[in-house]
Amino acid sequence: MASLKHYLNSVIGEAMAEATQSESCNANVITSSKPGFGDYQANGIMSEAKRHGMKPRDLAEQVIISLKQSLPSLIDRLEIGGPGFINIYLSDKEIKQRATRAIQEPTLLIPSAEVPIKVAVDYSSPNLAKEMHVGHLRGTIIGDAIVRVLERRGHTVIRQNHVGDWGTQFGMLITYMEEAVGANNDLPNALSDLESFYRDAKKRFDDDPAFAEKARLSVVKLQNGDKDYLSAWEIFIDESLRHCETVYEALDVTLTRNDLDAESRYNNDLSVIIEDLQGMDLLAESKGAKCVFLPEFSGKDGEPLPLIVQKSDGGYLYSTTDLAAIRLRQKMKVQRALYVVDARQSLHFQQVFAVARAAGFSDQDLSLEHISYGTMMGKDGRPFRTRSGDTVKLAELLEEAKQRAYDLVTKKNPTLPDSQRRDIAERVGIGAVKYADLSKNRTSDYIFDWSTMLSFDGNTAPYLLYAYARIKSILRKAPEKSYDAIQSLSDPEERALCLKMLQLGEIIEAVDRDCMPNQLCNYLYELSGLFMKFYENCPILKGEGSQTESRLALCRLTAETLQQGLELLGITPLEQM
RNA sequence: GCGCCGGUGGCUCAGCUGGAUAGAGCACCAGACUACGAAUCUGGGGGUCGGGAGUUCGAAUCUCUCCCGGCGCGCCA
Repeated sequence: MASLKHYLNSVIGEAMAEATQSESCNANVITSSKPGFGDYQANGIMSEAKRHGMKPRDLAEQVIISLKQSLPSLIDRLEIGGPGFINIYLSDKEIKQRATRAIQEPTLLIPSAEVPIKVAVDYSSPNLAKEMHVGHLRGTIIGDAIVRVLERRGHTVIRQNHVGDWGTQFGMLITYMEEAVGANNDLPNALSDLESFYRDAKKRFDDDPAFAEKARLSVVKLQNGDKDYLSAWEIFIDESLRHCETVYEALDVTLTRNDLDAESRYNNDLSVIIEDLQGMDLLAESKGAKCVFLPEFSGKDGEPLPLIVQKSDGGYLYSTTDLAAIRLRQKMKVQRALYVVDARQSLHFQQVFAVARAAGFSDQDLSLEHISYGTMMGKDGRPFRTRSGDTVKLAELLEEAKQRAYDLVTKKNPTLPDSQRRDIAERVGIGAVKYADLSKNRTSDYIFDWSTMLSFDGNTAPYLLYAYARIKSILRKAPEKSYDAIQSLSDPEERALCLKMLQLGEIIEAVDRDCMPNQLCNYLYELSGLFMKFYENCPILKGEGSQTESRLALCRLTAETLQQGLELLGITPLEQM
């Protein structure tokens, strides 16, 4: 079952093509801007009429006449509005049928992609030398939501957690680890606070030249594959990954060890990349470093801007690894490579993508997309930090979310058993943090504010979760029956709610295309609002026989739609709260 | 200097490929519970969509220009 919008676009587009005697026309169908303008409106008449030298209203009229000859059962009637809009009114009967089918087969709510493809999504990507902090929150959450949507659409998705596990700092850490652990041999404890471990190591490195020298040597040994150093490194990485996994689990993020695409994986490819660039005559030496200069990039004072791929000391860079990674995607026949990374790196990705193209590491069949996002700010509008100005650890932020939610739940529902309140608080707290982030347009910076995200009013996780819990409460009270048919849409609230649910699919199509999860959030918020209105205006359990059954079916479908939507965002709804 | 992102009611944000009187929530004012869960709902006031010019039948949306803010721009990742 194609989405309503998709279907209407093709039906009306074809009628327009016939009327204008052209190959194809864009009907440009959108959901109507006002209730008085029908359920959907076709905006394409005006521009296509102009293109074919017709009067818009004449074209609209012809299109309607031609459609009426075999009117699709979905459409009840068509009207011309304003300068030449076609307002589309859908048939109640068809809405009921489609909704009923969706209740019986919930997967129908979201149509699969017509052409499934192979997509690689790079997201989260923490640096394993340190602990995850708030800077990793957005990418991790947004990336995970995108991945869930793409998979649900039937694409083959390869998650890629491009963790930083290689480079000079690991020499320092391993050297320090040997020292620190040598004494008491209690590694997990020594690494329990990665942040202070890193700080202490850095201090040793800065203060003691002998230590620094040893650290530098260990990097070389590591890169040459020295067994002892390698196993020490593995132990450190393993421990650090465990930290990440704790956070992923708390966040309910789908990343696992199987999704690692670590920097170290490309260690042996880096020199090859340089050789290849050299072979293609793309490499230039500038101030001792090996660079690629492309004419479309210029820096300060209009000077050519290089992408440095090898430092003057022979070391490789992030850019080198990225090029190697792109080349691997190409070999894996990935068709879309998404990089869910902070917006500040947009120039970096522009350059890397351009060089990859120029060098033939990627061809036109591989779409390279930087899915950028803005910075998380505090209430003062400056980057989010602790009062003392430190970066906030992600684990601590999530603990605070749970605690705040717990206080709230306790206030609202003091009689619930404590264990249940804890459980609810965890879902609400984490859900609130995730939803606050996902519901904003990812491209702009956003202000992290506890009171807004934990509010029960407005476009927040608690509001959606409450709507879901409310429905579940009704369904628990209803006599046990299946309730799988929508029989009546006589009240406008019923109809509006029902139609809205049939539109989940077209929203998911858009998220697949644009990677903007906030569109799904907006949709779910509107859906919940429509449910609340329906709930206030239409008695469900108190109604009469068949009406009650139909309304309970509507409730079931609403719960199903909300659940599917929330789960795609990585939020699991609660039966009770 | 060049480039990227942003500037929408007091605050936080929507506004999908340009479309018909710019939408929410908070805050403010006024209402609705002996309850299908009020963690909700109903109504009200409040906006030169940063300024200007242009393209168009039609611009918050596209183009140009200026102003303001954030970020990036050679050996960090």
